[in-house]
Amino acid sequence: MKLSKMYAPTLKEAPGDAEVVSHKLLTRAGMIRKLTSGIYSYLPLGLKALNKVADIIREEMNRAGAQEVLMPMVQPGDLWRESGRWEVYGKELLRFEDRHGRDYCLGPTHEEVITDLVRGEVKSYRQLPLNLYQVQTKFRDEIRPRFGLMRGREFVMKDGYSFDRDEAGAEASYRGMYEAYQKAFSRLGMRFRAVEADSGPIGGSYSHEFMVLADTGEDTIAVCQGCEYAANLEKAEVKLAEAPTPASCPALEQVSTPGMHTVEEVAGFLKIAPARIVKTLLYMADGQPVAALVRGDRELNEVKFKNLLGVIDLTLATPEQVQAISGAPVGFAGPQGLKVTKLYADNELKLGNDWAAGANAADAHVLRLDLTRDAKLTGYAELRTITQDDPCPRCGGRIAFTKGIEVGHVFKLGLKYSKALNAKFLDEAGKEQLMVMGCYGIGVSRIVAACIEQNHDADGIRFPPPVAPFEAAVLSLGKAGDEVSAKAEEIYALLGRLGVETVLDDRDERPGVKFKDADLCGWPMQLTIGGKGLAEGVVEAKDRRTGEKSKLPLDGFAEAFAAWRRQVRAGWGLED
RNA sequence: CGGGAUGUGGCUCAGCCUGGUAGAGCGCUGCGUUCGGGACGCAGAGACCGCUGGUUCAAAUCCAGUCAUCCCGACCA
Repeated sequence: MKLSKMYAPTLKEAPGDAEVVSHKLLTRAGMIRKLTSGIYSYLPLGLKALNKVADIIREEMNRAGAQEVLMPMVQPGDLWRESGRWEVYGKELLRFEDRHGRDYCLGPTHEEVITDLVRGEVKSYRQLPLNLYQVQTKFRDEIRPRFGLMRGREFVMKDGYSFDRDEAGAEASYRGMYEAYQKAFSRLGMRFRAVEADSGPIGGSYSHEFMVLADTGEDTIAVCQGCEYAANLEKAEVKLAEAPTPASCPALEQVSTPGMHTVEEVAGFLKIAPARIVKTLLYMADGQPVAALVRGDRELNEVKFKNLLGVIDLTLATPEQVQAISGAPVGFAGPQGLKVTKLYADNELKLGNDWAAGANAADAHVLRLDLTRDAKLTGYAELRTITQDDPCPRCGGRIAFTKGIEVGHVFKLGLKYSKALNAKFLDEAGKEQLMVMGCYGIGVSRIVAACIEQNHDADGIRFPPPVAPFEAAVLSLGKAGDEVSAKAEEIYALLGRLGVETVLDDRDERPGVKFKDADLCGWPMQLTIGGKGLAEGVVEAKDRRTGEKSKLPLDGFAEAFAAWRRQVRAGWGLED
C-alpha cells in the first residue's frame, strides 16, 4: 500500500479529551477517531490492526475445532426474559422498542442467542460436542466509558460458546479453549498471564482471565513469586494463619467515641491497633439487610461476599438504612444485635478475641467483644481481599501485585442457560439431558489498545509485527520520478513478492516528517531508501522495538532482509 | 447518579475576571526557497465563540437553563 493514497491522517498533537497513551497514539497515528463517548470509528490502519488480531484469533479458534458464525447485534427482549436476564442485567443493557412497541436490546453478549440457535437443531448426543464463535461488535452501556478503546461502549469481541453432553466433555472443551487462548496471545507477541478469576455466582467451578501486563491496567492481579499461582485480586484466596483458639474475654464494655467514624479515627482515639477492631459493613443483598465483619485493617472483598450470599445485587447500605439496621449513624455499627438476615465474619476473626467494634449507638464503641458470645453469626467465611503481606495460598511463597488489562476470559457456564432456555438432547439411553455449556471471550479491540499500552515510547507505537497494520515500511527519501524513489518502489515491490505486508511512504514530504510518522505508527521494520545509502549500496534498516539500525546490502537484499526479519521477530519472541 | 472541569476555524489553545472590530501556533491552498529526524518566506481560505433564552445601546465575555465531552467518585463505617 502506498501511503500517498491512504486515508491515514496523523496528528502532531493528541486531542484534548484523550487521556491514556493508547488512545492518544491511536488517534495521533490516524487509526481511530472518536464519534461520541465510548464509541469509535476505525480508519484504514486501525481496522487493519484490528483485523490482524481477529484473524490470528480465528486461526486458533478454527484449529481448536470451533466454527465461526455471526449472530445479530439486535436481540429480542423476550429471549432475555426467558433466560431471566432482562430483569437482572441492569442499565448496561441498552433497550429500545421497535415501531410495534416490541422490546429489543443491543447485544452485550450472546449466551441467549447462541443457546436459542443450538437448541432448535441439536437434539442428539451424536451432534455434540459443538463449539461456535463469532467476531462481532458488542454494545454495553458502560456506567463510565473511558480510556479510549480500553473501555468503550461499543467494541469488537470474539465470543465463543461450547456445548457438551457432560461435565467431562465441558472440561475438555474448556481446556481446549484455554490452550487456544495461550497460543493466540503468544502469537500476537504480547506479554500476558492467565490468572484464576471469579466466575460469578452463576458460573461453574472456575474460570480464568487472560491479563496483558501493563501498569495502566484496571485490574490488579496477585502473582506468586515462588510457584505458578496467579489470580485476580477479587478471586485470590487467602491462606489462614495457624493460631490457637483464643480464650474468652471479660464482658462487653461501652466507651464514648464522639465523632469517631473511621477505623483510623477510632484506633487513634482508643489507642489500639486497627487490627484489634472489627469492622462491620452493612449491605442490602437483593433488598435484604446483611452484614459482613472483617478486621479493621482489612478490606472486604465484595465479590467473595456476593458469591457467598448467592445474590444478584449487593449494595452498601445508605445512611438511612444503616440507621434502621444498627440504630446508629454511619460509623458506629457493631455485630451485636444487628437487624440483619445474614451476619458473616471473615475467617481471620476466628483467630482473635477481645475486639473493639461499634456499639450500635451514636458516638460509642465497645471493647471486650467476643464474637461467639456477643454476636449471632451466621458463620465464618473467607471475606477479605488478599494483601501483599499474605503468603501464597498454594505454596506459602511471597505474593506480589501487578496491574493487568483483561483481554480474555474463559469460563464454564454449566447448565445455567441450557436450563433456562431448555437446551436438551437425547443420550444413548434415549434420556433427555441438558447441554453443559462453556463460554469464551476475547476483547479484540481492547487487545489493540492493550498492545500499545504495553509497547510504546516517547515517539509513538511499537507494534509487535503480528499486530502492526504493516509489518514493514519503506521510506522513500527521493522525489517523484528520481532514481531514489524508483529504487524505493523496487524494494517495496520485492517485499511484496516476499510476502511481507509493506507500506511505501511515497508522499511528497520532507524526510523528517516520514521518520516521525513511521515511528508514530509503529511499523516494526523500517527501511530507509535515500541517496546516502544508495551511494554506499545499502538500505538502512531500523528495528522499531530496539531502535537499532543496521545496513542491508542492495546486493543480495532479499537474503539480508530475511535474516534481519528473523532477528526482529525473535526480539519479539516470535517464531518463524 | 454525586463532585470537579471544559466547550472559541480541522487540531492544540489564548481572549471571558473588567461587555464595544474574533486571535495565535499547528494543519490546509497558491507561489518561491529548501530537502536524512515534524523547514522557511510571502500571499490566502477557513468561525452560527456548543445550543436556547435573558440583561444591555451593545454579549465569546454577565445571568438562567440546556446539551455535550473529560476527570474523580458512586464501597470500607
